Amino acid sequence: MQFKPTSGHILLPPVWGFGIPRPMNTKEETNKTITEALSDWIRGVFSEQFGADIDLSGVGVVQAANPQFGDYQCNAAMSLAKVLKRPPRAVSEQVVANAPSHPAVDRLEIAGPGFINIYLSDAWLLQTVSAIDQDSQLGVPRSGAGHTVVVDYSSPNVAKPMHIGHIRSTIIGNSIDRLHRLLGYNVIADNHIGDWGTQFGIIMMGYRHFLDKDALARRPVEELERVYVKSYEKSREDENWLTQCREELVKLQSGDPENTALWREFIGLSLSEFDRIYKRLGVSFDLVRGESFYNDKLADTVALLEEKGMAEESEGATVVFLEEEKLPVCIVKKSDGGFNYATTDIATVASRVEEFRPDKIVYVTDERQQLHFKQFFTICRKLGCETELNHVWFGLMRLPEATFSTRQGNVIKLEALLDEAEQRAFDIVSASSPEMSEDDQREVARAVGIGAVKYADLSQNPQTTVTFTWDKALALDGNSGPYLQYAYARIASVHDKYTERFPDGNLDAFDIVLTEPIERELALKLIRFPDVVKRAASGYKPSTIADYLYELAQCYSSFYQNVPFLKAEEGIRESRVKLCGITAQVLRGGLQLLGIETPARI
RNA sequence: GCGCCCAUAGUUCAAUGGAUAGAGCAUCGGCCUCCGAAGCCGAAAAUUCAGGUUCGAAUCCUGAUGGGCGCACCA
Repeated sequence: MQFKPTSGHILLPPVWGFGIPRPMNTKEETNKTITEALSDWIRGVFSEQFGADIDLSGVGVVQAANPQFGDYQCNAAMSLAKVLKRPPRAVSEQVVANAPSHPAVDRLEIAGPGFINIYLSDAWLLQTVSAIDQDSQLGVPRSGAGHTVVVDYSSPNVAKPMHIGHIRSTIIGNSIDRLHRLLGYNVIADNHIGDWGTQFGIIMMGYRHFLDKDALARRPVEELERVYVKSYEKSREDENWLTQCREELVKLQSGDPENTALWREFIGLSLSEFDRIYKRLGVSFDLVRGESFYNDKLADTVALLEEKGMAEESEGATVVFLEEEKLPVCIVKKSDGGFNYATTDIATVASRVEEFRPDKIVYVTDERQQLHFKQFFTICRKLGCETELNHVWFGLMRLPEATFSTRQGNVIKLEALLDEAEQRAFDIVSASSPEMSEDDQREVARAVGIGAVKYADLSQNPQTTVTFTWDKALALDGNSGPYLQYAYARIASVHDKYTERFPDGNLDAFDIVLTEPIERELALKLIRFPDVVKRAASGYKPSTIADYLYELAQCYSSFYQNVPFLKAEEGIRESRVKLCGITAQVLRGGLQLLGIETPARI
């Protein structure tokens, strides 16, 4: 793990890192994506023709809506027509007539009201698509180099098993993490686990009175949850019990050795279970800092707020009013003297800013926390925090019947989901690949099952409510993870067959040529990958990657099914096999961004 | 009561303010003596309603309807 070295400022503001100026980014961007390069180019023409004093920031190119309109298109003439006081077609004509040549551009055409349709040069397309083969970045620029981003995701609670409600934060957060790493960001993935809070008094009482030691040995976290639920229920009807829970909590908070030891045990048991699941999901963190990590900073955080005149007493609690921002009041210290999550989150931001100097901090949680994040982001800004704070929220996971909840007991445990996924995949693999050894079948089924679960979640816009159904989460055909893995495995097979049948074949001796329309379409899709990655990262939407990969795989499948390659003549054959290889790389790289594995055989 | 989010084909989902709204599943019809049919090719099928902004709206604004979620001491 590398952290950006702290700057040599001696006169750092003393308190919590707030107010520290953001470090300058000294690295310049090295390369651009296709749309960035073409946009810069055509914006330059607009600027030269129509003067730099008008706002040209919106001038750019986009992928063409339809192949008949070229490969990329520029729609700027229409929107600028009014400002320029000229008909849009005249604007486009002037741009096209005066555009300097660009290596990527074969020709420009004007269509409709003033669209400029851009046709890419085949030579450039071939060169660009061939270059992907040698590039571990697959053409993706490291435009985030020199920037640090903290991604806060997953964040399960101690003493509660992970259920299907946790999968979204974990999977989406992990993909955002991977996207930023590919773009060159220094990413710090932090699992901010819920290891502190009022629930521990309840758990301790439950642990002391209801514990089944055998069950604890077998399924520790499940047992902890069971005693928690039982103790919680008792606390609601038994005033005396509730008081005892509070006393246990106070003892823990004041450092009582026995309760502290118990608390550490709960954390240890939970973390080992989380790790088991993270390992299955291929998720790893740079930091696992629970809320308790910030405990000793909470009092000072509230003191700072009071010092700045932002916090005041109200109804026995210490609160921050946010009326100017039209937000509800935010409690930073409870009337019983305890702190709550807003305080912890503020202290966490301060700590991260001080330690890592991030350019931004990204939180991945469900939609119910939107108000909380608005409140505490606002407070951080008022305290002088300049770091960009983003809340990436996603819709709740629901069951067809109702919202699932721990209390109603209608939860689906994450491990059960993963088990079921692997089993279903195994049934299919063992039926369709009986020649494979059972170990291999298991291994493939694992990758396919987990891939299906992940893809089902990542392939849709995060900001929608997901209704969980087994069939959807475990879909193995159509727009699914396994479809993409299948496409990949077929490609791997093509390459094997090629070396088998043409042992003397030399792929390097031949250049790629595009003879069929489907081949050009495939090449065009392949060179779009960098743009897609940038869009997915900036919008925090892994589904953008999933959409793209599905399109790519569909395009490839069509190519595969309709164009002969091993049976094609020499030259064409090698070209097509190479195109297959590049497609495989992009598929694999893209699936990696989603955390999905690509077995060579399925 | 106030606030946030959502509404697209039978159904589950796509669509950076741009040209003819795309897919999966389901339905119907083709394609395995041939490189892997978890596949390919084709058919039918949709922007909740009413206004507005714009050269151009599924997308932006206002309102209505229907749904989800949140709003003082849980996180």
